[in-house]
Amino acid sequence: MHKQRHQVIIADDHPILLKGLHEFLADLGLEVIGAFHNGKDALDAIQDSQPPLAILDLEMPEMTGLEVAADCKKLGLKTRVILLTLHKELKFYQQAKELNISGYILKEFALNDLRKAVDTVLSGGEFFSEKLFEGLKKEDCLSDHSLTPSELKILRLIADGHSTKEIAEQLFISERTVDKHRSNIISKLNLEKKHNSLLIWAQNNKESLY
Amino acid sequence: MHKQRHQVIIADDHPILLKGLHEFLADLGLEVIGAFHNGKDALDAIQDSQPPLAILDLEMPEMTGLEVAADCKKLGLKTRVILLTLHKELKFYQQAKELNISGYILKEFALNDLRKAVDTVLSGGEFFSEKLFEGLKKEDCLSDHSLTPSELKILRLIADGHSTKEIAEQLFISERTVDKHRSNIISKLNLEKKHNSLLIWAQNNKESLY
DNA sequence: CCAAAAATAGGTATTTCTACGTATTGTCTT
DNA sequence: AAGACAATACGTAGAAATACCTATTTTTGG
Repeated sequence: MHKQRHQVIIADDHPILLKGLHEFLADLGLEVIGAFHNGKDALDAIQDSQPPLAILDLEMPEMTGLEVAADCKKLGLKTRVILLTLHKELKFYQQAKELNISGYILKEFALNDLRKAVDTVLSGGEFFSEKLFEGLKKEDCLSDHSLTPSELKILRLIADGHSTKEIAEQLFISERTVDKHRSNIISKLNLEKKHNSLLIWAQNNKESLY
Repeated sequence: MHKQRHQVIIADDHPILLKGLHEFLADLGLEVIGAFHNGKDALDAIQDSQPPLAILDLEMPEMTGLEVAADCKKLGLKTRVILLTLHKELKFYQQAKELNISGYILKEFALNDLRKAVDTVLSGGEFFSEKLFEGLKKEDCLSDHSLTPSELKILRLIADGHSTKEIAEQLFISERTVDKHRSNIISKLNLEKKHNSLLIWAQNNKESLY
């Protein structure tokens, strides 16, 4: 499968996972030229060696995998990036598409899937977990309900724990306007006609708002 | 360090982590006689082989690591259990102490710490991460504020999105009583004197209520 | 057993959230 | 240019959450 020893740099702040990843890639015949437990060190190494592939954890101290990928793009490096993540979250996926992210896979994935991702990306392709999209469609109700920019802005402020009054002050609009937006949001999200249902929804769906 | 080849059974639903754990224990000179990706299979294997040690993920499909440990105790097995977890959460630690849990470590831990835990537990000792306790004191405000059972019950219902009226009906008490409890909870938790601050707190701290 | 703590209940007042109206202005698309 | 949609704003009203009181009964710990 891998006739030449492709070089790869990896990073994950969980040492056990990093070791597992290292061993697995070695088994695949790849040459792991660097294994780091934070994003910063990984970026430095990628700049130095410019390997064809880097596999990075999304959540890491110093720099996230996404930030490293962004910097790689800025620097014009040819290194392709596969992100590892625990959660199937939309917000990152959207950003990932805008960067030079070539793969995005869940850590729960079977090793076979990881192998497939590595092969695909090294051949110039992309690999995004299907499960990611499943999750998205279910979790992200926003695109379906097509909230307007203002509604979204207000929803985020509600999620941050701000009251109507505070939101009005912050956005330099009338409280009534905020009220109206709230009302519209509730309709669009099909929430119960119950007090604080919007607040509760916002608190529990913070992640999908960004 | 490990002159006899101690046997161990491991389980984690993240394949990469499972592989890393497997390799690491092999490096330590342990004999991994079973590696599973769910709690049920691990329990079966533990029953069959009764190894001196099992290292289990806390969060797994079918059965959690804690449930497996509980069953081991019920069955009177001599197998000692080390739990692996991503989060430093008190709720599990408290339960863990009541079972035959011999170790409890965070996945972020350095491999050296894991080695130490394995050595300690195989020698008959216990190993609980210090960072666990740090986290507890900060995250778990409940024990500090010493909420009464009723207050806790009401707090849970608030976290479930119930209104004062609903809580009163559900508990067969007056709305005023619920009001009073809410008021006391707010005082004990030192929340802002702001509308819905209790609701927002409850929504964001659901996990620490159980 | 006695004292402290907790659970129960009520009164009054304020603030906030929400529903359901209407109406004006601007922008974007066809 | 016309029509649709979005953002803005206002009014009225009711439900809910919270604050700040008091007071009685139960439970529990020393």
